[in-house]
Amino acid sequence: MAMNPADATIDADELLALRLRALAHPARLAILRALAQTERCQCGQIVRGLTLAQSTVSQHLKVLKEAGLITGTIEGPRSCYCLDRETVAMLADELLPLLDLLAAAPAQGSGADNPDPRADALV
Amino acid sequence: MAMNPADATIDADELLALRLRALAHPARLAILRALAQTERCQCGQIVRGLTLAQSTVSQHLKVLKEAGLITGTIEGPRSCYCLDRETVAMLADELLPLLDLLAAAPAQGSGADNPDPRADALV
DNA sequence: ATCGTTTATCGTCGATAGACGATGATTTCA
DNA sequence: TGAAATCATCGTCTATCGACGATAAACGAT
Repeated sequence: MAMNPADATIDADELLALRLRALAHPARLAILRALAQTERCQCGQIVRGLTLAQSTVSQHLKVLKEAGLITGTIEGPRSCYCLDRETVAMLADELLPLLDLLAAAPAQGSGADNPDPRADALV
Repeated sequence: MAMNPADATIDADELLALRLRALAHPARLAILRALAQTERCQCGQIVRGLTLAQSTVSQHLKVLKEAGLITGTIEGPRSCYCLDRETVAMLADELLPLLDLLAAAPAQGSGADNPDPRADALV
């Protein structure tokens, strides 16, 4: 999955950001939810379900596909899109620990009163 | 949290997309991780930890603040930023069911061979 | 009162996102 | 073979992002 050359020099955070960015649009959220229900979905069905032009929907599908969240196969004159549930699960596995880390109390020793917390841990 | 007037006409997906978009940048991920460690962090520490101009970091902080993910308070000549762990937790609570839904097998009855799946469930 | 420090904001620039219509490619059906 | 349907891609337009330097604002220290 995701073997196009542009990914060669992508670090983990860039890939995560790419996928989050793919999620970060109401139309794409709607598309993903629709795919979650029907498993296989033709482009036209998605277009009819949204109030967007066909070309716009096609571009959203392309973004989702480039992020690896969906797969698209051509079937005759139409295209069949499917969720890539494996990639979604991988994203979840990456995202949940991160959100846990962010929501949890900070590690001991770097309390609020520390006048000199190391900021070098950033990069 | 997030009471600025622009939010008045925002639906749930737009708010979710706004927050995902705030997450979807490597620099902002790094900032959030740093804040997770130290709880209270001055802007200057974050700037020194990244290889970005101070003004750029300030803009990233603004994006995170507008998404409600962090809070910023002025303390004398400097600013103290904190994670809004409550909002992060709320985001996680919204995101996890969504990712579960996307990663899980589709609901029965809308199988692959159904020639006429309803697509109206989209909007 | 002035200077230095720290941070936010402004203005600018190039790049990208998001929308659309038009066009093209491909396949099915008559 | 020709016509219709379906979808991807192209070109265009506007708006926003992401980066920077320069500047302004706020405060502490001298």
